[in-house]
Amino acid sequence: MEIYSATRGLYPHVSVDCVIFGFDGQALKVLLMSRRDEAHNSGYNDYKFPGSLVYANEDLDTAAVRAAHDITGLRDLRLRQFRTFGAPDRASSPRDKRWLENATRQQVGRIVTVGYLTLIKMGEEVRSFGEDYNVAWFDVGDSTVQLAFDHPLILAEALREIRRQVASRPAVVFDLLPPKFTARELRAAYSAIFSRTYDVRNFNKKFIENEPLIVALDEKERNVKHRAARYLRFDRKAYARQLTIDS
Amino acid sequence: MEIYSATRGLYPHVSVDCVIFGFDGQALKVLLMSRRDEAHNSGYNDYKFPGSLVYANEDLDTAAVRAAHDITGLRDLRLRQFRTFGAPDRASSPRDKRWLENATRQQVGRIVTVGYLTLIKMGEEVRSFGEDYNVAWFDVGDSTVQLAFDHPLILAEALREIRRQVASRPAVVFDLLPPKFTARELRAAYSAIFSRTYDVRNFNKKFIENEPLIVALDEKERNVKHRAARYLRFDRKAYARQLTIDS
DNA sequence: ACAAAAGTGTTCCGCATACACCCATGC
DNA sequence: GCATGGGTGTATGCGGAACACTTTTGT
Repeated sequence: MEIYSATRGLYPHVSVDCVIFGFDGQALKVLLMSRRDEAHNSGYNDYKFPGSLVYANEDLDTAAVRAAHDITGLRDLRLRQFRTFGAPDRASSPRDKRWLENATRQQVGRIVTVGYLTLIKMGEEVRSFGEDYNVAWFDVGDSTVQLAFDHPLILAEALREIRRQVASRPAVVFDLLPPKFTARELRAAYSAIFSRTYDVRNFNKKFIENEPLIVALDEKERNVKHRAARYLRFDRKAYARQLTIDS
Repeated sequence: MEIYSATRGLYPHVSVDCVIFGFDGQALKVLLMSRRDEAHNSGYNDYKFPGSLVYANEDLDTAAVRAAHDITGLRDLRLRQFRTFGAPDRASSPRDKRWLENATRQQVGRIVTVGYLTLIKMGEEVRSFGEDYNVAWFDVGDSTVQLAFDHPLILAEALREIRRQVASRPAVVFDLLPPKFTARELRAAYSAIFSRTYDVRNFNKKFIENEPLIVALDEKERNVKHRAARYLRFDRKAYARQLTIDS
């Protein structure tokens, strides 16, 4: 008896979906994949998180990294599982079902999906994706974007989760920022994540002066129309060392 | 094409496992199910968390509550998902595979399991389970207990999770305690959960005096061989009201 | 009397918050 | 010079941590 279809090596019951957050200096962004298919002109005009069915002998974490790479070209993302979505009807609207069967080239029953998330730097090479990739950045909270399946729920849960993560381990915010950043950028990142403002003085004391792993560089901003801020750096090596000792 | 076996309505790819914590006044306990099967004298002598494959059209949360009820007799547990385990080989040792196929009466391939947890009161009716149920309480941290599958990992993650939960929402500890409890019992629960001791005075200030939802009763302990402590009560109704307002 | 835990007070320190002033840069 | 944000200082109050003494009850 065949337990699952070996077609294309897929395991057509469990999928992963990747919520990839970025920060452009202003707002928190998510990377979404368009469901529109130019070749088939399929009539879909909405978005979803990059994701994939899990292969038959593939670890979930591995599947998440693979799916993200296939769809966005981004390599070796450090995706972390945050929650699993398994409502029986979460992908069973006729519209979603048709899309799935078209995309996977096989019959698909119920799908349970494991949500993964990560925070990445929106460097130049990642600001915009070329013709090769069918993905683009959207403001978290942009209510004009239509999300497929139960992805609105997945987004909401992912946001809760990164707030939890940043609150308990502030070091994760630096994943959003370039190696050199200013105090203002760090503050803006916190503002975007927690949807609130911060008193500048208190923010600096709490998150910068008290944080021995943040080191001030000599270099300053240039061509800004106000007093130039000095750049800061987060000492990842010392941080990694700390983690190995603590545990 | 049949996507999944309809045999017994099972969906043989995703399961739920329930980590049910209790507290007997001393130590934190978990409820485990014996894999030994007297009828078949199967040679298994280890334990696992109560769990089940998810039915074809069943929600994950529902499956967890159902499985817990079927195996332990406990009704309407408020189980909360905490993490999903999907290593490809997590249930594929010959021993585990044989047990699964025996228990489910069908071929079973890879299984991804969603971990659920809850905290319950070990009242008289729950201290020991009769002949009808194949479960018993064990000390968390009792290293003599053999756990099947990847359940040692599941237990470790569940412990991390309840620590997180109790730290961020202290109200959940009261799920472990009877309606009337003493300061000592509350303190013992915290000690058991966090594996640490507390300064009595500071503990009381932080977790009792500062907590308006804990009300002191007139009633005191009796027949204790030291000064009798007054009983406390946690005002669940006021707490529920608060939650609905906050959100 | 003694053991065992209840019950209460005080001091010290770090952290969060609120608020104010001067500095550098481009327009 | 004015707008914009950088960079620093100070006072206040709350909550956590360390620590000591008196009270009640059963044996």
